[in-house]
Amino acid sequence: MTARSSTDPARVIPEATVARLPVYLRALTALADTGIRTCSSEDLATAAGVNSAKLRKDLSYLGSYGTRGVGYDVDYLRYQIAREIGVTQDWPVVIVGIGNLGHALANYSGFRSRGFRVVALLDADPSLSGEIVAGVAVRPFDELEAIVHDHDVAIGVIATPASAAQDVADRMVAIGITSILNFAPSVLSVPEGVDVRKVDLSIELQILAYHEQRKANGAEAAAPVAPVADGGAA
Amino acid sequence: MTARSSTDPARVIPEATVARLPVYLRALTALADTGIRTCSSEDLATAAGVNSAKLRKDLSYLGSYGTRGVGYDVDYLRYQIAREIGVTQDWPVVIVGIGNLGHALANYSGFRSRGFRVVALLDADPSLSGEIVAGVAVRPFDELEAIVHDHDVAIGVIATPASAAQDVADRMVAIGITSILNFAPSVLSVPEGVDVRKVDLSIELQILAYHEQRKANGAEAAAPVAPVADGGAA
DNA sequence: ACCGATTTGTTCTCACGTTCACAAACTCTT
DNA sequence: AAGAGTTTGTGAACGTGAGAACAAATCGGT
Ligand SMILES: NC(=O)c1ccc[n+]([C@@H]2O[C@H](COP(=O)([O-])OP(=O)(O)OC[C@H]3O[C@@H](n4cnc5c(N)ncnc54)[C@H](O)[C@@H]3O)[C@@H](O)[C@H]2O)c1
Ligand SMILES: NC(=O)c1ccc[n+]([C@@H]2O[C@H](COP(=O)([O-])OP(=O)(O)OC[C@H]3O[C@@H](n4cnc5c(N)ncnc54)[C@H](O)[C@@H]3O)[C@@H](O)[C@H]2O)c1
Repeated sequence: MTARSSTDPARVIPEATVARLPVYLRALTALADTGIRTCSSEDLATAAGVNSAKLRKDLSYLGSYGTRGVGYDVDYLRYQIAREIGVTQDWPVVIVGIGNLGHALANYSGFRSRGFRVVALLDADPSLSGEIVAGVAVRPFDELEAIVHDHDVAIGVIATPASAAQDVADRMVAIGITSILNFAPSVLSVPEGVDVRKVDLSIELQILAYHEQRKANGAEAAAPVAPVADGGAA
Repeated sequence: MTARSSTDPARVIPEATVARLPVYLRALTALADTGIRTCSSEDLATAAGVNSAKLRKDLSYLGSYGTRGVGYDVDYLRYQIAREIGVTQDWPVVIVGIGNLGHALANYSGFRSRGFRVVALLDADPSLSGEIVAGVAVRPFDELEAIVHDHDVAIGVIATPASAAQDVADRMVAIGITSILNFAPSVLSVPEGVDVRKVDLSIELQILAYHEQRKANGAEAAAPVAPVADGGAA
């Protein structure tokens, strides 16, 4: 057993594993909610929609938290994963751009219950200032710096149009935000040490469309031909 | 040059490449909008935020659409990628679950400009029926079958609570939908031949939190300890 | 206290994805 | 028309990830 201690800072968890840990956490929570106290890697893998060997390997990066012949204690493993991810306490988050999507995000209760707390909603449009969304007031974008410093915010969410996204990101980085979740369809450029993840609905749909077309072309030859569709920075 | 014809059905494009083609398409559209007619792999790679060798290899799976010593014709390449993805014509899409998120999605104009047309909004809540969102009326969930058949819909979007997601997916599959974009935080089980992609805000934030914690622990030892946060099927 | 059943943790192998590096192919200038 | 300069397309090396398989460890029954 190489099993590094979970407090060993040299231990490195593969990125693919990191991306699955939240899925396991959610699956464990679902199991716990149905009263299940113990589960095998097979059970958990099924609930999480992955292969059980992959699950066991993923968990082995965290340490040795199971019992051979028995399985995993649901609550214990849940706590270990939550600690590993860093959601045993809440992370303060700011959302910038309170339009269609920003409103939905602000109203999303799953935020709070999964380790995040929306401390501020910011928008450049003065006519939105003062509006209360889900108990939080919309404030002018200028106040970003004060808010970030007051609440020690490390994570920012961008829900502005693509044209404003880079500017907003630059401001966030200048102020000290080091993790950004970007919903705008634009490539952000940020300095070393700042993490950016993007959520892009159109890309997801286009990936589905590609496979859909392939399924269709299994029978028929090729798709009809027409003008190129891509609305740019819409 | 192995360069299979783009109509060769045996040609297979790696999944990782498929996921990047929409990014290239978007970058090309942005370049075209600024009046650029030709670009090198270096230019396009920068605009798309990837390595130029990776870009060239990705494009080589589609065929040989560049000119050595010159680069790529922006409009021509854009068309070829759009054709490959299958967005030279619009795909009809239905959205199920017109709550916070469903409203935002329905109002999202980027849908239409990137190859998708929302043909129906469906919700189980009768009090929503008849409401017009972005020019489309919300209809009862029962009408799914008729709509899917009338418009030959292959792609469905799920924006219901997690507790309803599997049921909705089952209904979609039964009716003939073969691609699903799922915004609910739940693992969907679907038969062979049906593609599911998920968009999960909480997972993205938790991945950011993991890295954020690691950055912080570079200086300090370990994070404080508190109750586990994960609100289940919220 | 032992034995068979069970399930984890890990090793090994293969597949996939990324990046480097360069020959081939093209343009432009003289 | 030839040579210098560019840039593509791709072979090869490398790294990461997935999954099969199994030894080690634990449990329950006798
Ligand atoms: N609505 C969706 O479902 C959806 C889906 C996928 C992606 N997106 C993307 O998310 C982003 C937001 O979409 P939306 O539909 O909410 O747009 P929206 O136009 O409704 O809202 C954008 C908001 O950002 C604010 N804003 C603009 N510039 C700003 C700046 N510099 N600083 C601060 N705030 C600024 C605007 O005042 C507005 O309130 C867009 O980039 C869009 O492409 C939206
Ligand atoms: N709001 C967000 O920003 C956000 C972000 C990430 C994920 N999500 C997820 O997206 C989903 C929707 O979120 P929301 O905030 O819009 O929730 P919501 O409660 O506002 O809306 C859900 C809608 O689904 C409808 N619905 C319920 N059961 C249905 C059924 N069986 N068939 C058809 N319609 C049904 C409800 O009537 C309601 O209108 C949730 O699973 C949520 O976890 C939301």
